[in-house]
Amino acid sequence: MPPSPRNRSDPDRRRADILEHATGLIGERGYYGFTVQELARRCGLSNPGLLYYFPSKHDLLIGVLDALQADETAAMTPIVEAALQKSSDAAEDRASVLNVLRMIVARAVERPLSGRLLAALQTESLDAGHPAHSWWRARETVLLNLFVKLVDGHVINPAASARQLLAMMDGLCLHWLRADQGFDVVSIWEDALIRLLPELHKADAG
Amino acid sequence: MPPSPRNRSDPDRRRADILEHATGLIGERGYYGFTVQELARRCGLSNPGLLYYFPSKHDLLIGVLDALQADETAAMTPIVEAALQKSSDAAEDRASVLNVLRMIVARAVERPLSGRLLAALQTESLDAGHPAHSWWRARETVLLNLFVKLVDGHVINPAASARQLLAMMDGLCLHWLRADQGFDVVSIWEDALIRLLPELHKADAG
Amino acid sequence: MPPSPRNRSDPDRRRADILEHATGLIGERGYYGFTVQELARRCGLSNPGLLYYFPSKHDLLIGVLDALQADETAAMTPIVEAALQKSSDAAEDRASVLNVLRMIVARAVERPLSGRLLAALQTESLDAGHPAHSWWRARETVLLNLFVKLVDGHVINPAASARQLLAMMDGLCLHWLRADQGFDVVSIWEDALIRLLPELHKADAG
Amino acid sequence: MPPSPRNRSDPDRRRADILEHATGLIGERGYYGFTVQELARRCGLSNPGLLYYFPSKHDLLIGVLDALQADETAAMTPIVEAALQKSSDAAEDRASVLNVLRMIVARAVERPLSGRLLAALQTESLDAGHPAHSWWRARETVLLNLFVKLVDGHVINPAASARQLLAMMDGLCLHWLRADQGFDVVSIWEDALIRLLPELHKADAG
DNA sequence: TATGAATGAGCATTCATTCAT
DNA sequence: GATGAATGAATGCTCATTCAT
Repeated sequence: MPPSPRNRSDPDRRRADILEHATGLIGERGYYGFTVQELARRCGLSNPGLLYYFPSKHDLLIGVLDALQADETAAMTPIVEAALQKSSDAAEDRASVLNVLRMIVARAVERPLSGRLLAALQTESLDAGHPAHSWWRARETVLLNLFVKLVDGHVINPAASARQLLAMMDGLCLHWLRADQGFDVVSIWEDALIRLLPELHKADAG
Repeated sequence: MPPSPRNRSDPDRRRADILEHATGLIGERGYYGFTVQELARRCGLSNPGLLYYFPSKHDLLIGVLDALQADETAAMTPIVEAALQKSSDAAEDRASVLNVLRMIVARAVERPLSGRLLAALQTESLDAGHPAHSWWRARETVLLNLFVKLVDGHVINPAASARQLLAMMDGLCLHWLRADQGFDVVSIWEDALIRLLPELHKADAG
Repeated sequence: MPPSPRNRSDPDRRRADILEHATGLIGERGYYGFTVQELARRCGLSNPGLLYYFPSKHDLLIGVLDALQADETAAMTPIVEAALQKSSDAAEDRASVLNVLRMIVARAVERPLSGRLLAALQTESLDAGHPAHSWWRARETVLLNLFVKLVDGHVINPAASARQLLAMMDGLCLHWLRADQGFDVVSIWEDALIRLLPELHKADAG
Repeated sequence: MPPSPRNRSDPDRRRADILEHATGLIGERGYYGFTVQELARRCGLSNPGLLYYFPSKHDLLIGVLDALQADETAAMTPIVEAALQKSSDAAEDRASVLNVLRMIVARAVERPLSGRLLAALQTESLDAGHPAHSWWRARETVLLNLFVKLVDGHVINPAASARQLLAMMDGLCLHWLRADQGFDVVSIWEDALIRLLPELHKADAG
């Protein structure tokens, strides 16, 4: 039999390709449920060909999480900083806070693969022995603190509101994925924002 | 030599014991992540001793889900039926609806094992190939329909409110689990209910 | 295809059988060079069927070494103790010492499998990272001390004589194995004993 | 981006460097236990960079053995020939024979790397399937014949004496390596020579 | 000369399951 | 009811080697 043709490709492209497929596959099956072999197959690579880029299953997970985080940071940092900087215009402040909250969900909708990955790991990593456990705890702390800061000064109980926002956001994304993206998350989220943060909306008159 | 002490015990008790441990273990690791062997160990049974009761890993999952559903149905049916039967007293109607919503979360808090299991499978079963996939879709449909019926007549957009309630509920339970049960879900949920369903609360005066 | 017939056999027999084949195979290829699969094949077992008895390759090695040591201890202890107990008859003392030295080689000749295993591990385990490294150091210390005690009182420099005896013994066994057992080790060893320990031989007149 | 610093160096130097590291590594782990990758790492070369010089693992072994033999031949030939040429002076003859025997061990002590390699392969290559098997048989024949010729005319049973010398030599070197070079092999060997070849020593007076 | 990228074969080990008792 | 013994299939990973540059 002829040795399978060597799929040489640009290393950067290959790495990115692997990360994308890994995101999809881990999103589908979770970390425990996916196999390196299946990922290699999807990437059109042999098993060791894949492990050349990420030496172990664990490293693959870390690679995916790092890429996701880098991406998120790059996209969100500017608008988050804008929202945290109190201006002299109260209405503008409120708008920029809502902007961040809307953007997070909008991004999740535009990137269903990442959303799916986050959903999958969110529960799988509840267990202390899971390789993404600490990554998730850190992420949650950061997000919760961010939400607290965002709504602080606008609502009576920032901690409670932050939790509710985070819970609603995660829950909606989850249902949206399970419903095969069969409803309009964005508008339901907008509506939820009005109900959960009325103080930030009646503002137009302020 | 004494033949290893065969742990003979009442079959029904054994079955219940297995289901309980299975609930815990699948909750910790998910369906893909747990092993029959580990479950057998926790039950103090040999590997085939366990499979005598549930002939396969898949059957174990079904057994757990069926038990959970039976339990849930038994507990919720009466108060759900009470809430769905419109009485002549509007305030009472509203109270009974809120009662159902509060009870669902209260039950989850009292049964962290089941809550954990539901959380774990909720995302793992997003994939169409997962053995609990259709079970979850069915469950979601039922719950969503129930919520719609519950709030119908009280709010402007029952479908949207139902989704928000479901999302908030699932999201809060999830965060509560990840936070090692480190905040008061019940009160946050109560507070969320006030915000998401103001129509059902201002009612006392109505 | 029909599932291969299950080779059920008496567990004790099986264990002994595995140990014997393992001794042979590790003797042939060394610890690094042998594979669990090949051993399973030789035992007429599937791969996991073998690992049922010894859960890992490392455990196999330990099992083999323990068995070998137990066997050796059982066989040598009586004559060693006899040799170490000084009697009133000097000639008898000398004879019992020589008896031990002859017996060790005689046993190696009768058990070429064990001899081969010892030879293989002797050098392979020189490396500090080898799983039998410490086992061998312990063995060497014990043997050297034994030899020192055996010849003490009979020769001028017991430490040097002990080393020479040990070296000659190991070297002869090694060459005998490499020569496909093509010369008479026993008689060469007897002859070497006369040269290395003349004090113990001229004794007849003593 | 700068193309990774290609470690270009003088090919002969490189070859020698590889052989030295290979000697060390094979000595540590044996042929089965060492990996081409680890050797490449120690040489500061990429995996294929190493295989450029020795196209396969097997070729590496052969290269090492050939180098070792060439070295040995170059060093020993003169004194061996001197020892084999019977002169008119018997005492001188005896001295030159002892000189060879002393020199062999002295060389091993000065070159612990080669000594270790020889020790490692000595037992590993007992197996007929080992790539150095026939090399070792040849070496043994040559050495044994040499020893026989050396002691012929001086001792009663040259074949037996030759075997004993060879065994003692190999055994002492082995123990010396295992004892972390913690005793004086040379003097123990000298002492052994006196015991094994008294005829060659009392000679001074002869 | 030397490398980065890739591969087929094989490794120890684990898994869900089955058989015989 | 429950077990010890055994299995086929798969898993993550490593190995020596090769290709293209």
